[in-house]
Amino acid sequence: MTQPPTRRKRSPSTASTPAGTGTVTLGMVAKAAGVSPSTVSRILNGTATVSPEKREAIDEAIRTLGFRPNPVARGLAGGRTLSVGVLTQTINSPFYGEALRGIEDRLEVAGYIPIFVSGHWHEAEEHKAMEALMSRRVDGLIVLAGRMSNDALQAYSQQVPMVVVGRELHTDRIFSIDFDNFTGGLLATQHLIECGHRRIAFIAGDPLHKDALDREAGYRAALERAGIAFDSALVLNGDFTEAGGLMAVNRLLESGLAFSAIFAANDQTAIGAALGLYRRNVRVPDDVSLVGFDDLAPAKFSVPPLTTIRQSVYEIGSEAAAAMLDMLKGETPAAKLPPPELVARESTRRVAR
Amino acid sequence: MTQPPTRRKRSPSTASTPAGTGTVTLGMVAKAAGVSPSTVSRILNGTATVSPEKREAIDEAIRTLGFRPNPVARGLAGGRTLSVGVLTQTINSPFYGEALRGIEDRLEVAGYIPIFVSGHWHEAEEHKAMEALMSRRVDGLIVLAGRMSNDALQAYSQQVPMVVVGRELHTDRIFSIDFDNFTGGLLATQHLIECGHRRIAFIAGDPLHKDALDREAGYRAALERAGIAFDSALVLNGDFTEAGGLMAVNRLLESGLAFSAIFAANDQTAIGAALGLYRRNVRVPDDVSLVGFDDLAPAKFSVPPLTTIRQSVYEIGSEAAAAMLDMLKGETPAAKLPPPELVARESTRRVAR
DNA sequence: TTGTAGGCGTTATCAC
DNA sequence: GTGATAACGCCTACAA
Repeated sequence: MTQPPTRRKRSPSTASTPAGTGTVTLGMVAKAAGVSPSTVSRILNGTATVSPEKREAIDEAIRTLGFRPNPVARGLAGGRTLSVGVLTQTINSPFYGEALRGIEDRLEVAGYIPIFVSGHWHEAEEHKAMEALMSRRVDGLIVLAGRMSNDALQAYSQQVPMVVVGRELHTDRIFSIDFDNFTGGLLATQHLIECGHRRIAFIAGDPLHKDALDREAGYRAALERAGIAFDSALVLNGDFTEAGGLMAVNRLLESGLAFSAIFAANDQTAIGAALGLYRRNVRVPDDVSLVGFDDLAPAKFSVPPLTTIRQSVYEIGSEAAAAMLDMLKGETPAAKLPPPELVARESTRRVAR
Repeated sequence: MTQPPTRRKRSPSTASTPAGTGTVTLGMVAKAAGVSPSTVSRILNGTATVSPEKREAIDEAIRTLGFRPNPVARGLAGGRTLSVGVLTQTINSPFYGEALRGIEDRLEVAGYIPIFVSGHWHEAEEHKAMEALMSRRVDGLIVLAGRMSNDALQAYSQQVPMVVVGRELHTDRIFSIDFDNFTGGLLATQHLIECGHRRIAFIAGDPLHKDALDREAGYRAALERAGIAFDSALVLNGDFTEAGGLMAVNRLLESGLAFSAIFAANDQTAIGAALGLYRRNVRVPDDVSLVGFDDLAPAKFSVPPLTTIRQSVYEIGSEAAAAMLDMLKGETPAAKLPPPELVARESTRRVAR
């Protein structure tokens, strides 16, 4: 059924025989255009100026032969592979998946290809993944959060340009993309306060994750500005997962504490919390208002649709990729993310004071 | 802030100078072990048997030098890149994302790396993506559904081994992984019938997708076996998305037709349908029972948790990868998927007849 | 069993 | 501006 994997056999003849298989090489283009391979390479990379006539002839040859440069050979010869490594945590995470799409789209138009590897929030795995990327000679690295130490990241950044997302790490070799999680947390909480809520619980995210901390800071700031006393008993541990949200809400309910609203550190947590409330016959939003964070796809179709903070995860990805492309060109990157924004849906409701 | 992307400079000296940068080459290993480069290559690839002493010396040299073969050079020289291309549709799809994880995990242990590209259900994009993969010299191709014609796929399969998922396409160069969607559709519908439902609506999936058709066939077969007349008015168009499910349910409700249960062609559709029902104050499962298909992560945490058909999407991915590895070894692949299984949660309920 | 000598397709260096 | 020529790091006939 199958055949051995060899597919291109070594031909003993000279390199640039146009008669060969389907592979069109740069050398063949050169021969067809009547120039040297170097000249072809030059126009391909814009390394030097070439005379209009030759340029014309080469363009034509490329077109008629259907030549496509071989990235593998390029990688060997020039040290550039036109690929950038992306260290993500779970390839199928609703959050990071969205960012990956942004990265992919943005890199593609520049002719770069992303190589995704997963760390699964596990330091050893992240190292393995990074090694795989480095041995693949990626031209750059985009790191989405993770557990690896800053020192380790900086070490890698000595070898290739690096963009990091969701971590506190700025150096002259590392460009950092930051979303304004603090303001997001502030907006979410303020929305609940404006709705008349005063007893607002918060289900935190992964405490090792900077985003989670910033969101919590926003929550506390909003309470303070409204003159509402902070009650640490209303802050529950979470881990950015649905299961974590569900368990947190169970603990909250069992505590017997009064509360009329919950701000969850991300949508997944909120969705888990919604299920927990449903199970105990607490209605959303009639009995308890609920706010999430991220505005991922599921938020729009949850029952009820979730009020949340929109942060354009897709754009975070595409901006990270854009920054990487800038660095690759030797330019100083500059990312501009849209500010966080409240999306009011049906999981929150105004209450009488 | 940034530096130009060049990082490995061409040294005018001979290739194998151990004094150079951090890059350890095969040649350096050879020199250190006192053998020729070919011998090192041989033990690396198991191409031939070498004397135990040399083997020992080489292993040692590899270890002390920390040598890691360069996949790029390997790709150029040997035609193998130790990478397999994966044509998916959307990198962040909850369904395919799960499969990607299976692929990634399975390939990793074999030293292969997946390169994911997205086609977005768009034939032209799929072709572009395929070209990108081919120019990258991937050793194999895993295709997850898509719009590209079978002929086009077969053409690619002439160049590299191929595994396809979710399509009707078997040739001697293509290995096809199939999940038993028919039985899944049957089980879902039979569950509703056993609960006492007789007016069961079906929200179909993408009609261009084989899985969708098989599931519908299962639905019809179950009705027939139970002696329930098929009513085409109870079959709604859908497209495997939440929005599609929502719109379908709206049409169903507006039609005024009697029904007490809905079988949706996938979980996403079911979740959209659940929202549509909620919006019109139709309660699940009290007024209408609802069944999905796939048992993706969101199903477990929807409100109410969704009764669905479990198909292990992760395993579909890992089996596809395993099959690819078999083909790469020149062996005949054999995939064994677990059978579909009903997962009864809280969105279905028994009714009085 | 082991070494030698190309060659993979492209880029970079250095003369012209 | 343009063309030889030598790498890049590895693999694989071929010879020994």
